[in-house]
Formats: sequence, C-alpha cells, structure tokens
Amino acid sequence: MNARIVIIDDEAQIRRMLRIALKSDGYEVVEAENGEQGLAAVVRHQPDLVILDLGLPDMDGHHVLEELRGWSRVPVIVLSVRSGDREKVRALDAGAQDYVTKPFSVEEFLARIRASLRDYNKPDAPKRLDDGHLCIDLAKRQVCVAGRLIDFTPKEYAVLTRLAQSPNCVITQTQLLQEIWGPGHEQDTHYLRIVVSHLRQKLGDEPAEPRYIRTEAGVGYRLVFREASQ
Amino acid sequence: MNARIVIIDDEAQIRRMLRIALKSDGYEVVEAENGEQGLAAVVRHQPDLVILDLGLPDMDGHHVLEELRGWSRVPVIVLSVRSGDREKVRALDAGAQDYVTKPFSVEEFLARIRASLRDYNKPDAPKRLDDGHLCIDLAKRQVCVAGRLIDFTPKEYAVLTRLAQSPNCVITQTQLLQEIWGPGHEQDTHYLRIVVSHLRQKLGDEPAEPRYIRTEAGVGYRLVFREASQ
DNA sequence: CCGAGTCTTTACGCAATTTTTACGCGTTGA
DNA sequence: TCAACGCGTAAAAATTGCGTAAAGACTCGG
Repeated sequence: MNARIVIIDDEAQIRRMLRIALKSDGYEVVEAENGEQGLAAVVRHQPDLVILDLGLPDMDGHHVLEELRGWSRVPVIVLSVRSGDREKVRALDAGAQDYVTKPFSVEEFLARIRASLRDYNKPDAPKRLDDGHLCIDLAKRQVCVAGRLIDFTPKEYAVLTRLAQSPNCVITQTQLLQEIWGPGHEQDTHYLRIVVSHLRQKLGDEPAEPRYIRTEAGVGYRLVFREASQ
Repeated sequence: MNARIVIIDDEAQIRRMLRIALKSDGYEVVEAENGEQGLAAVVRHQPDLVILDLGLPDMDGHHVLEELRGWSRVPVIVLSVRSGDREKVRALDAGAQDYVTKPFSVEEFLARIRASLRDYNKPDAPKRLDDGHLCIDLAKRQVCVAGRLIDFTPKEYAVLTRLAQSPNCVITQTQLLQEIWGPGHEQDTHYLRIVVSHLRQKLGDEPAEPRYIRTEAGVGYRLVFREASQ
C-alpha cells in the first residue's frame, strides 16, 4: 500500500532531505539526478507520484514534464527556486499537479504530497472476484453468472458480499445475522437458510454438492473461490 | 465547457477581483460572503470548483471545508492570509486540493484553477455518453433522446448527470440526496422517486423493465449504458 | 405584483421484499 | 429403531418500498 515516489533533482542535499522525510512517512523512494534518469526511473518503477525539480543539468524541467505527459498521467509536483508567474503557469498548464517554490516547509510539502496522492488515486479499489463462471463486482454492485447479470434482493446481496469479503473462510451464522439483520436476530437462523437457498438457486448451485456456498453444519457458511483475484 | 465556480470570501474587493478574472476566462461565477451562504451556494449551484477563504465572519473556514467534505467531493482551493505550516497542512489534509496564500499572482491562481479542474475531472468520467438512442453530453449540458433535445429541471438534470458520472454503478439514495438536495435530506427518498419518475418519462423508460435507470430496491439507482463511447 | 416554472407536500395503488408458517429429508445418538 | 435436531424448500401473510398523480408553496424574472 506504500506509495512509490520518484524524485528527480540534481542537488544531492535536496534529494537527501526529501528521501529522509518521505521514508519516515512510509513512502518508497526512488532517486534520479537528471532528466533522462528521471524519465527512465518513472518507466521502470511506475511510481504513484513524481517530484520534479525544474533546474536540471541535462534537460529543461519543462521539457521533462512535457515528455512525461506524452505517455503518463502520474501526478507530478514541480519544485523550483524560480518563483516567476510565467514558470508556474507554464508548469501547471503542462500538467503538473502542484508547484512548490524553494525554500519550502517540509510539513507543507508532505501535506501537498498527501493531497495529490489522495486526489489522484481515487479509482483505486475496484474490488472484484472472478473465476470465469461467477463474477462479483463490489464497486458496481453487480453479479454475473455465466455472463448473465443476476438480480438480488438487498438481504441476498448483503449475505453474498459478506461471504465474498472473506473468500474460503467460514462466516458464522451469528456473525451474518448480527451484521445483516442487526443485533437481536442471532437466533433467527431460518432467515439465513431461506436467503442461502435463494442465492444457490440464482447462482445455479446444487445444495447436495454446492460449488460456491458450502454449509458448515451448526456453524455457518463459506464461499468457495478457486481463482480468487485480489 | 464553462465550469461553474463558487467563491466564498467576505472581502468584496477580493471577490470582485476574482470575479472579473474568472469571468474573463469564461467561468461562471457564484459569490457567497460567509460560510453558511457558501455551503448553500454549493448545494444550489453544483459548482465544478470552490474557492474558499479561511477568514470568514460567521464560521471558521476549516469548519466549512470539513462540513463540505461530509457530502461533496468538489475540488476546493483554499485562500488565506495566514501562511503558517499548520494551517496549510490542516486544510490540505482536510481535503483541499490546493492552498494559496494572499497576496497572490492572479495568473498563477488561474493556472492553479485550471490544474484543479483538469485533474479532478479526469477519473473515469466520460464527458459524453451516447448509445444511439440516448446521448448525454456533460460538457455541453445537453441531453438528447432519439435525436431530440430534452429539457430538464435543475434537480432532474442533477440526478441524471450524477448517475451518468458513474455509468453502470449504483449510486445510493443517501449519496444522491446529500449531494443534490444537501445535507439534512437523507431521509427524503420520495423526492428521488418523483424525480426519477419524471426522468423515466422524459427518457421514454418503462419502470417495469427500464432500459436506462434501474432501481436497486432499498439501495439506490443505476444508469445502465451498454455502448458508452468516449 | 403577477405568472410560469419548479419544488415540496400529500395521497394512494401496486410490486417486491421480508417474515411467518409449514413440511420433507438426512444425520445423530440414545 | 426412532425421536430430536439442523437443514433446505415452498408456499402464505405482513411489511416495506416504489411509482404516479395532483394540489399547494415557493422562486424568479418581467
């Protein structure tokens, strides 16, 4: 989960300071001391964010940003001693997420990094289970069986996704009843049997030899998933 | 294409300057001179960006941001005379996209607005949906059905486009009510039913087997789109 | 100040979902 | 062997939520 950050800056001092600050915040850091190295590092390490100094020895920082934007939309925070409007406008319009002028406060800089990562990495958790036959898309709230979209009632969907959250693990009856029907329904196990029955019908599961929802007698249920992706 | 921007600032001078600069760049501008007015304006005008001054007469700017983030993810650029790290870190971590210290360069400020608008409107949000029968153009704010332009009331349009921003995903009733009717209306689900009813009529959708707006009972609604083009 | 358009309130028929009730089947243990 | 128990299924009854219409309240521009 630790974000990876590429620093492109020719000053070893700045790199050192940033590296220490970033690592202590749990980021993975990759350093590059010129534009060419920087672009190579972005290709190689696929970072979640890039810190780019405009004053590089081999090529103009604006040029680096321009080239980068030709094939990547990774968020870039530009760093510069130059504080002229023109520079800032140019960098921001070229696709930089933010522009920070040296000298800067480390705390503020880290906060700007957090903001960039947060805002950019929004579509990050498309949780999905798919084994070719059954596909559960938690983000879209959609379930397919053999390519067919299936409709579920709220309770049915809740039970199925609760099981899907911990594939291949037994979820106890009490747990399911408490979490879905609310406290005070721990004894109503027949609700569960009915819902599971409907689920198996819609999933094309035979209760004698169920492919997906296995019964653990007296305990609870388990969703069996072979090729579970993350 | 014209983005709408809400300015929340108590100083008429600053508002005036921003208004002139923003309008000359083609933005639609709405002004508010305190926090309460500002929040109301965001609910009412559904802006694409918010400019928020931290020094407001009625409530703390941080508090405004906090409340706003409870129900909206519209990008916010914070404006302040205070330049302390703590302030900046707090605002950025609370969900601000950017933090600009007064006095500031108008050119730079406009560039930061362009950057925020550009970066925020990127994630998986197609500006235009078209399946041959229904065409939703979010940029032009136009909707066609079978080649005919359709008129919608503001609420109808807001619901439709909110659904269109995440095609094929369920948007919960609470989400729709909070984002469009504002906080405090989470329970008024019948508003939604009425608006959806009107939308289906205008879209030529039968509620029994809806082609476009599908009901997820007890949860929310989903805009079904097969051939979503760019 | 008025009227058109919009939003809110109110009301009611209908459909879907949940809960209740009932019954058959296999396993287990006395 | 058979009674008790947990499970699965199928129906009903009850409850909840949905869709629509229509009337009153509100807003805004002229």
